[in-house]
Amino acid sequence: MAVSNGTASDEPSTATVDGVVTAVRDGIMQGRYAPGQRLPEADLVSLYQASRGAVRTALAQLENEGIVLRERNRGARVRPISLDEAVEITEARAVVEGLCAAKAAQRITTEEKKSLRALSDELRTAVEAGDVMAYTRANQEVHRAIRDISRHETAAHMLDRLRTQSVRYHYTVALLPGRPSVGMREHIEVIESVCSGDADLAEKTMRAHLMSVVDALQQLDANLHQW
Amino acid sequence: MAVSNGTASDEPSTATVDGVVTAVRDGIMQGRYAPGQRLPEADLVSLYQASRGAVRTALAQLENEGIVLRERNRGARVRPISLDEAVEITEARAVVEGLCAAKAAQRITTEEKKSLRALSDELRTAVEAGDVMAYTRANQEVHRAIRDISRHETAAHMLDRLRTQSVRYHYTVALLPGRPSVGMREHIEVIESVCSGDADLAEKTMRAHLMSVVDALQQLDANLHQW
DNA sequence: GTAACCAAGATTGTTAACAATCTAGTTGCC
DNA sequence: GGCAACTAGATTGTTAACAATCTTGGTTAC
Repeated sequence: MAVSNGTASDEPSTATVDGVVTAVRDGIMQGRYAPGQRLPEADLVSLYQASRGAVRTALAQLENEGIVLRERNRGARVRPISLDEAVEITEARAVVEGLCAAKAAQRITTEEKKSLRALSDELRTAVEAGDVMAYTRANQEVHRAIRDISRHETAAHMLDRLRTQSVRYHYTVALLPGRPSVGMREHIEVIESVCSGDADLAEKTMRAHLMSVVDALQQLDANLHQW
Repeated sequence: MAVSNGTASDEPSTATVDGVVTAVRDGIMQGRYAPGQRLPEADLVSLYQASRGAVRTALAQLENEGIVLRERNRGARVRPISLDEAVEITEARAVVEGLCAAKAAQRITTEEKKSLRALSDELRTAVEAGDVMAYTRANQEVHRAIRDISRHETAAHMLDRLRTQSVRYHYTVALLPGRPSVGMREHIEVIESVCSGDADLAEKTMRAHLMSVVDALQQLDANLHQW
């Protein structure tokens, strides 16, 4: 059997199309399904108690999202993502999240400023405690919050799609020496620039932050080639 | 029957999943299927001689692309796009095509400069002849060429998706008084900035061009509300 | 005359069986 | 021993029938 339910955290009960999609997507994003791993229809059927038709359309949708690869008569497998591709995705995120930051700076309310600044404290606490897991989560919270504040649905959809493809590398980047403190500083700058209401500044700061992630990725690449 | 094959230009012969997808997508983009129009499965089956399963997965894919709307037990219809949404889409295009222009400026070869500049002449000819159709086509050619030159696959995929959603408005914008000559000037500026090799300049010029399209859309909106 | 109700037709959702294709292991030949 | 052809099993693709749901038109009661 090529697929097994490693952690029993999620319910393997009867599922619909969307259920299978989210289950497999989460599995890939959490790293439970390895890149290149096969995803036979029969396994997913018995694992999630869904009909084969449901599994089939779910796989079609995941292929369309770009996280699953399908070959005719050869089935589906988890699409591997190269570091070059991760760089491209982060570059694309840089410009789209830059747009979000600009719009957010224009549209942010007083209450939203308050809850956004609360995330700064979360970041500090996580970095001081050396908690990489909490740091990564707070990071994602910052980006999600700014995306929501921007109220730009088109950009939000695009980022949803990009995120699912690249999340696998986030943990790796966070593990680079000195990365958490640098990232924290950048995130706080982003938060403050959005709260300032200056759209141009917010966009520039967000872009600079994500381009620094690109640099970190390429540094990662250099480290890998060294070994 | 809610669906009819108005023009007999495309082949209504036996089709696979991808065949149905491209046929319906083109139909929507060319305006043969009106916004809100119903797309009953049975009609598509007899029209494209495809199996119902194929039609079904095709509709699921089109829904995922955001150009078709489906409701449970109520079928599929062409998704209407509001002008607000068209503005959002164009804003998103502005930043992503800006990225492409920057990369294209860095990566363009001598031959590519030549073929890109040839498009400037096409634009001039079309505007001088007052041929809106040829003008629109040349416009799209410029954007596609820069996208290809950038060699940024992630951005290319995102633009593919955005394009299919917004094309319906392009003709309308082109019909605004004075628009073709303004658009021609902007496109030529974009072409020259990419050929100059200055990534920052190329990005700025491309963004300015698409933000001027946003202005034109909002002007269109004002005109509509006036009536 | 209006509104609630009901039934028939149309449309979509689901399931199961069958067909086509690929993979891996085995056998036979050189 | 190595390579090619073959066969059995596994896996995916396709089709058709059945079930569930919605829409529409007419009917009836008030």
